[in-house]
Amino acid sequence: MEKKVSGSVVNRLPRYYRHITDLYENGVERISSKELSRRMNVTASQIRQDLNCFGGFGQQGYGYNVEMLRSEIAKILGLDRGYTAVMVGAGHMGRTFATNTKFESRGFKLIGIFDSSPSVIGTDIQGHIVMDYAEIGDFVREHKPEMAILTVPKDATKSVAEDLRALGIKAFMNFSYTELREMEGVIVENVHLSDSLMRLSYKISEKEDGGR
Amino acid sequence: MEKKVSGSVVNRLPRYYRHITDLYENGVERISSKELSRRMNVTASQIRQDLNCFGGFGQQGYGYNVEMLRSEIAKILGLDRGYTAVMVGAGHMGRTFATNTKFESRGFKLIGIFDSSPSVIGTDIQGHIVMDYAEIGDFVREHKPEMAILTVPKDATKSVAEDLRALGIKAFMNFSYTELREMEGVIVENVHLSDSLMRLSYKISEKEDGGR
DNA sequence: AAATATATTTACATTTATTAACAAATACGC
DNA sequence: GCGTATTTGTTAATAAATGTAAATATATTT
Repeated sequence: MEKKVSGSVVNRLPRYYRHITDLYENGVERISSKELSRRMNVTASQIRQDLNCFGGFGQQGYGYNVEMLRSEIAKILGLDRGYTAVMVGAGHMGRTFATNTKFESRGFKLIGIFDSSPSVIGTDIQGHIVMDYAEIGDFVREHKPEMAILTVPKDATKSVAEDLRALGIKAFMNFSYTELREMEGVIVENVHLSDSLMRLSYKISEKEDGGR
Repeated sequence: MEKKVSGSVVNRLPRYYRHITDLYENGVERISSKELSRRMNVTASQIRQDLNCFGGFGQQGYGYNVEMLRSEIAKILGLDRGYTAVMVGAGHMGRTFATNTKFESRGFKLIGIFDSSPSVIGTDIQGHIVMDYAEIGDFVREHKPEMAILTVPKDATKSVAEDLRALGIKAFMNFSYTELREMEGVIVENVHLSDSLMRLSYKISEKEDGGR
């Protein structure tokens, strides 16, 4: 029977992937947990234990092979499965996300962008022609994307999510200020940029008070 | 002596603030930890314990007064201190963040946007005229913002951060794919949108395997 | 080829975080 | 106004994550 991996570990995986990818792109061949721990500012022990949840990728006396470790983490994250995504909302946020995120290199494919505003339908975003939201049903039924990225205004979020869920989409990434509630059998990742801003604010004020 | 509040609790604060604000804006006057726990999908016990790190804001037999609790959390987060921020990088990400984030209503003030590209200097973003990065020194010395939001390409991140640090800025929010390392006496919040995407991917593939 | 240094694994102890339980305090109906 | 139902703050119990140390396997050096 497989042991269930804890949420904390899963949350750290993308960070490992980023750092390992960075090493890989810089031509580093091998890395020890100790050296990686120094770079990532975590304990070596945690790195070893985290990675060991998924298998023994390292070799004693040698460390971890960067290329191999990178591809293993990619596999764990599901980046080798060719998942596809549609995006709904071609406003500022949608445009930015589509432009900044290197979908292909992360193992995802963005296959369609939709919006309901006539002024953006037909415009180009990174080579994608924005399609009419009215046509999303046919598109999803034909291409069966696994995930949807919601960059719509908050009032529209819930209804769009319900539409897409009815069409069979099982995973959502939500950027609107509203928190999209976990629906039955559906995976939701809410992204709140302002949360980071507030955490930063907390830390500043904590520091000010510390020197009081 | 004051007890140090754990990072887990601090990380949850913005979420409490969002939910309480939502209640407040919907005219709800009071809320019990039980009802809030139902809405937020956490245990009531955790809510009470988290809030109690900062003081007893509730009343037995009554619950929490929404307006009061909201203002208390705002205070804890430092949202009442009038912190100001400059943004460097007026590309897609900068534009989106400046447009989407309701700075004023969150208690922050964005006081200046900078870029070094002649094609964007002088353009308008939400009423802010983008200024030349070459002039940021004078601006920071004059206005003394507490934080900087970095929405520059990853190659520029480190050098911009060092410039601003030398000018006395103590807190950074970094949006570039590079992870900005914690510098001496400086607070850093890295935001990585692709991490969320990878977590989503992990959960999808985990689910697929579960049904295997 | 043996000895030594390196680095992962595994097991265990410690610390931290979460949930549960309960006594004290308040509100609200009758 | 009195008694009952709520609901918090707090303490105790449970669960989880982290760090430490010992054991094992691999590389490297002599």
